[in-house]
Amino acid sequence: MEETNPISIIRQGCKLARELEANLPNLTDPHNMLLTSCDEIIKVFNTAKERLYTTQYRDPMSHNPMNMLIRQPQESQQTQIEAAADLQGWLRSSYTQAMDIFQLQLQADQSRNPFETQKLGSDVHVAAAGRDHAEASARSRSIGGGEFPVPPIDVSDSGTGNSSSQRQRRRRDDGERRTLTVPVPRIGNTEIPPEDGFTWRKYGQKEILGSKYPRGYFRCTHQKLYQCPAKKLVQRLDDDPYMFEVTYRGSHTCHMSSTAPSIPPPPDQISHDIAQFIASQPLPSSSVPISSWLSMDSLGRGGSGMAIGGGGGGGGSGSGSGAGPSNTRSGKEVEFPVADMADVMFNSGSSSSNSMDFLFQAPEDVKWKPGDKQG
DNA sequence: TGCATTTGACCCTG
DNA sequence: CAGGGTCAAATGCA
Repeated sequence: MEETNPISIIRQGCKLARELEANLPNLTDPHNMLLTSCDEIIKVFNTAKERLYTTQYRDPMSHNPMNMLIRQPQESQQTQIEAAADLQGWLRSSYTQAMDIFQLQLQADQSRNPFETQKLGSDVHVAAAGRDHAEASARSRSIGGGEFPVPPIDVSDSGTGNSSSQRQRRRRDDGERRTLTVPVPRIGNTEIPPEDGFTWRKYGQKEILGSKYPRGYFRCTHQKLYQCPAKKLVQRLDDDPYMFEVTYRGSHTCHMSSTAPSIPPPPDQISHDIAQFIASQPLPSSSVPISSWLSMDSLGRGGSGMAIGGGGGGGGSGSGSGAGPSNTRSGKEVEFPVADMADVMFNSGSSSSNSMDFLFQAPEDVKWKPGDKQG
């Protein structure tokens, strides 16, 4: 009765995710439904994760489920592709769901007292300002779980905009922070914090008491230009180095500013790159079976070459960021499409590109609405 | 040259 | 006062 094959479990999770996705438009009670469904999905994938840890798959490379899929010699290539497609489908669903939940939160937050903290479930937590994050981080571990950056009311933050004779360092209480935990690539450059479609500039790093890993401080790249107050804190979890806890503070106003470019910087930057890529490639639309994607040679090249965030000298300055051609796979014969896919998905190794976004972002799916206030 | 990261010091808050 | 958050000079890269 109990399924022990991780792949089968993952498939089951994918199935659940797809069901949820299919039901999304019909939800009468979105929050409860989403909570329940997400919990289920999370459970299934946690089970799969445990299986992966406790079976022969447990080798460094197998931390990456895609690698696990690839490295099963007994599985036919077709089976691998199917499994990868399932996984990819689920991940895409997760991303979509996350965005949907985020939207629901936005709506709820706006219709209620905007200051009211909202909880979405056991995996979700709001770390009130000043609250101990370590505690929160220990609780939240799932891909789908966690919170999403909801624009607080304070758009006036920035602390740097005010004129003053003295250095102003208002550690202003944002009222709330939105924290979520996200997985990091288990191969490649795991030092790079997960991308979220926005462009961030690191402005600090600090050792945090009681934490093994330092906390990185990022602010929106457009802070100066558009006084965008968005910030995020990225910290690796003590008990799971493959998970990052990302705390968002402030909301992105860079795409709302009247002086801001008509094209919203973050997501559209991605979209722009995607659009360009799509325009130059016979990239299938979202209606094309994902398994077909997997066999597409072009995938790898588009994914790894895109520079979204960090950009410039950044990228860890020598961290071997893959934003350049160095990471492209030009000339490489794609012998194993799944491997290629995995490589793109988990081994972007770039501080400035979001391969996952690229892979999963179907324009109609991504509903990232940072700082959406106009409703 | 411009932009990003690094890093030590400073400042704020509990 | 301790610890977290931010600043800004130094440095590196394209």
